[in-house]
Amino acid sequence: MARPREFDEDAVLDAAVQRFWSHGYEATSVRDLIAGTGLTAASLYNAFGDKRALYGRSLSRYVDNSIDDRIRRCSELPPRAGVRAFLAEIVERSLADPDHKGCMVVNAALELAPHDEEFRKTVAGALARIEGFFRRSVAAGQADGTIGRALPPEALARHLLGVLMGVRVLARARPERELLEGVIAPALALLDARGAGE
Amino acid sequence: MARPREFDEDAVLDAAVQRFWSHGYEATSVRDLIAGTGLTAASLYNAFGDKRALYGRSLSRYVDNSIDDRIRRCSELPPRAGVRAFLAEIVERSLADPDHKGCMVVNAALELAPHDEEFRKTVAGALARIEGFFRRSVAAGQADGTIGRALPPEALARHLLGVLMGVRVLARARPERELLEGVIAPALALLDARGAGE
DNA sequence: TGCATATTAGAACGATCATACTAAAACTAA
DNA sequence: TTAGTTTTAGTATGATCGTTCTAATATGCA
Repeated sequence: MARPREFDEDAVLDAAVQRFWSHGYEATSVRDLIAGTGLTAASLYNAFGDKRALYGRSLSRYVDNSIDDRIRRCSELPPRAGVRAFLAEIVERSLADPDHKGCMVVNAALELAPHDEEFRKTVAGALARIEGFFRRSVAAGQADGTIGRALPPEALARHLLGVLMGVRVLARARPERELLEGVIAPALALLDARGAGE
Repeated sequence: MARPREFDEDAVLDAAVQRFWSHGYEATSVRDLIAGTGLTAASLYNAFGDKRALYGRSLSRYVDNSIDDRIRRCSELPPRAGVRAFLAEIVERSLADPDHKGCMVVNAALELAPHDEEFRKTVAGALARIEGFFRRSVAAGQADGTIGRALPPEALARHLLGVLMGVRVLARARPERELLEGVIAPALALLDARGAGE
């Protein structure tokens, strides 16, 4: 029927993710995206619609590739080790990234979520998935005795989610190992806490 | 000598803060600022220089008016109550603000800090001042016995700073009281923790 | 081979961006 | 009162914004 695409849609999306992740939505121009993806304006608009739609696709791809993948990997570990590995991986990646991109979802939470209901839902959904991972891990850890019962899984999960968000913010402005690990350490220690009378 | 200004520089800065705080740097146009401040482009450029300089002045004013003022007020309370009041105030204001503006320093940390060394320093400085407040409060509380000694002041201060950043992020994407208070609660409970053997 | 369709490259669109200019008005110090 | 200065209002500037259009090209199926 028709001429096939010359580009790999996923590869183009990955390039778009890099730009949006590093510079955000407003500060990334369509010309940046054209330069970064290597295709032309017409191809880009034909394949993805407008800039906002491309951002939406990029954000979803980031959630799939970075967040869901991390959740999947850490869910295969024993529950307590999984939580620890999840947080440790964030710290290591934050410190290793010379661009200090942080987390694209967190960046979107601040730049777009308050003014764009659709993206707010995407962000809230991704955060809920992380929270769910923490909740399941804590519940499993409390069941097998590796995590203390001082707080219910829901409460610990909320706290861990908040701590994670904090690390992501600090990683962009003060990427210092001592600081990032210091933020996390008490939260991890909290996993040890036994309930009253235990 | 010369004709005096017709506008109040501080009032203009406050109006600029509102725009930058709510929409960030890139998404706020000079025309927005002109409409918001009520003065003309020529007056604005004459008084403040360019957009970036006006943002810098606005950010500094925000730090003075919002952050330093809060630190000052909370520093007058007993140390433990001061820490609690600081965090509680953030939660209340986050939930009460229909625009979900969050904290302008946190917004700047994500949007500008990674690519602008000058603003990164401003942000890092403001964060360090908050961290310092927590550290001093914890040290004083440990001295008068109202805060446990399980962790040194520096460690607790880092954790509290991270938790605070996390609340600010979540407030923009998921402004739910249960979530924000749930993030903070374990951190406040940590203030009770006694050191081993105490 | 040729029709239908999609892709490509690149110029061009109007709108808006941050910023600068022009000229009149307003004030102070002498 | 007047010279000197800085304000004001409004317009103009060139650049860049996101987006679309025009052709030419390439492909799959008849």
